[in-house]
Amino acid sequence: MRAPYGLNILDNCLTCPVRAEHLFCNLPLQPAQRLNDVKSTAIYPKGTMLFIEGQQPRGVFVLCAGRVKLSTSSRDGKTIITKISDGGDILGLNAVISNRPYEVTAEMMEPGQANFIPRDSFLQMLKDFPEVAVRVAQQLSRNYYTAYEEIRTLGLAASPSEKFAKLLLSWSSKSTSEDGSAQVKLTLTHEEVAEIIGTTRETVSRLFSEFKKKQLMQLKGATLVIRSRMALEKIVQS
Amino acid sequence: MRAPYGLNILDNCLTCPVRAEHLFCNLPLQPAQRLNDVKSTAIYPKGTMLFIEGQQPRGVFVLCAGRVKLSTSSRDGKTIITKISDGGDILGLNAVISNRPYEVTAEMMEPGQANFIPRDSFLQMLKDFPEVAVRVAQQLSRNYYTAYEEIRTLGLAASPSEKFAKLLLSWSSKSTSEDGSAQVKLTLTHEEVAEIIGTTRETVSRLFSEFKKKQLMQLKGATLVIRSRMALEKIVQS
DNA sequence: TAATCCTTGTGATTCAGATCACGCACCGGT
DNA sequence: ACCGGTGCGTGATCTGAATCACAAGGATTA
Repeated sequence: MRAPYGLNILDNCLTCPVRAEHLFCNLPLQPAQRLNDVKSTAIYPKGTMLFIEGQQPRGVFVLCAGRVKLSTSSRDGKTIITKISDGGDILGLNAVISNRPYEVTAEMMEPGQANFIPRDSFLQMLKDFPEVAVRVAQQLSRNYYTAYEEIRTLGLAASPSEKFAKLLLSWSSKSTSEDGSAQVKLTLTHEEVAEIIGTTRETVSRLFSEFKKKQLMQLKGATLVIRSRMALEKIVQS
Repeated sequence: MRAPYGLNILDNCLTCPVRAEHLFCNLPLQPAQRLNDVKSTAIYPKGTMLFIEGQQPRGVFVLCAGRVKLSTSSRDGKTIITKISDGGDILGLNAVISNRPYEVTAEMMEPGQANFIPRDSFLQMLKDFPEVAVRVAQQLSRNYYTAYEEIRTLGLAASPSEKFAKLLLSWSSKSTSEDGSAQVKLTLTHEEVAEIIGTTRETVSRLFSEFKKKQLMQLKGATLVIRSRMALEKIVQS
């Protein structure tokens, strides 16, 4: 099956190839069947806002493909990016569970696919399948840990350098080879990096120069080469 | 029943006078009975560490009386206080659910009582009583929101003044009269306030002076009088 | 009552990072 | 080829809060 943007539509959760890797996709047969019944799949172009901070929760999105930027802004325009989500993540969960407005804005960073599950159907699922409720609790707990890490970074990390080093480490942790070096495709603008670590675009630009000069990293086109995690970890003091 | 520190021991969750107000205390009969069976009650003196950041999760604590300081520290000694918990709060929940180390240190700020529920018994309860699992999910979701607010404060609030104003507002929100003024008993040192809003003791001291001079607040002994929430809200720009 | 600790107020100094202000490279469209 | 938009690099300047330093109040204990 072919869709716009060169994506393959994943029509059935039960046959999804990445099922096993993801908490919410890898359900027992019965609830998975139900999930498949109540979901509605859609393809979204880049820039789509799945939901916006402050909106009443309509339901959750299970992301199948594409990356999503989660962010929150202050009245005076300052924005922080709290997370970059990718395949398998479930978005809008907290808002739906607690029936409070979405606490973030979710924007597609590239074309992608997501399954939408309306609030009511989702809550009904929780009641009908205890094992799903436990999964959800675990996912919420993970979200909490992520948020907590963010608090530690924002609250404890002294300098932008430290936060930047932390960010690089978190990137490289997904793909590190034996000798401590790692290659990551850099897909964010300096502006976005600044919004993640809570500083300005200019400072990020200077951080890149500084870290390159100190041999902590290297930039080959869009590929970020991290020399040694060790050196970075030295910079991080929290 | 009398206990040290002038506390009344609450021996039975089913007859606890504050039951109804709290998510986890106000359970249906069956699970409440179970809770009562597996819990062990204890009285803790001021300064007790219920658990420490980094420890493997032994179980959860349901706080009956007394206030608890939740904090996290960096290697170089900087500390941030993430929350002041009081009666009815459930502590250590995230760690137990996700089976990761406690992410904070929980310290009694005054003598108090708490029920301890071992990890295994707690998880068994979740499996046996779906409604408890849903409650727990809701509680986790609340925790997440609190954490999220913290992120917004730390990440978006520009100045210490803004964070301080936000803190005062959060205090007064629990007890505001019709005309917008509020009285709060101030139980924290400047140092602790500094650890909450992520600044230094000296800055907090100056903030108190500044806010008093600007007629935003007043200090009568240990009682903090907040003149008008409106004025404070003007300062907060996030 | 004295001794000691903990908490607070407030000056003086310093400095990292925000802000401002450019110029330049790159890319997609008409 | 032209042009507008977007992202990037880097100087110069400014500033708000951290840091340092010290004194003085308040509480606690000997």
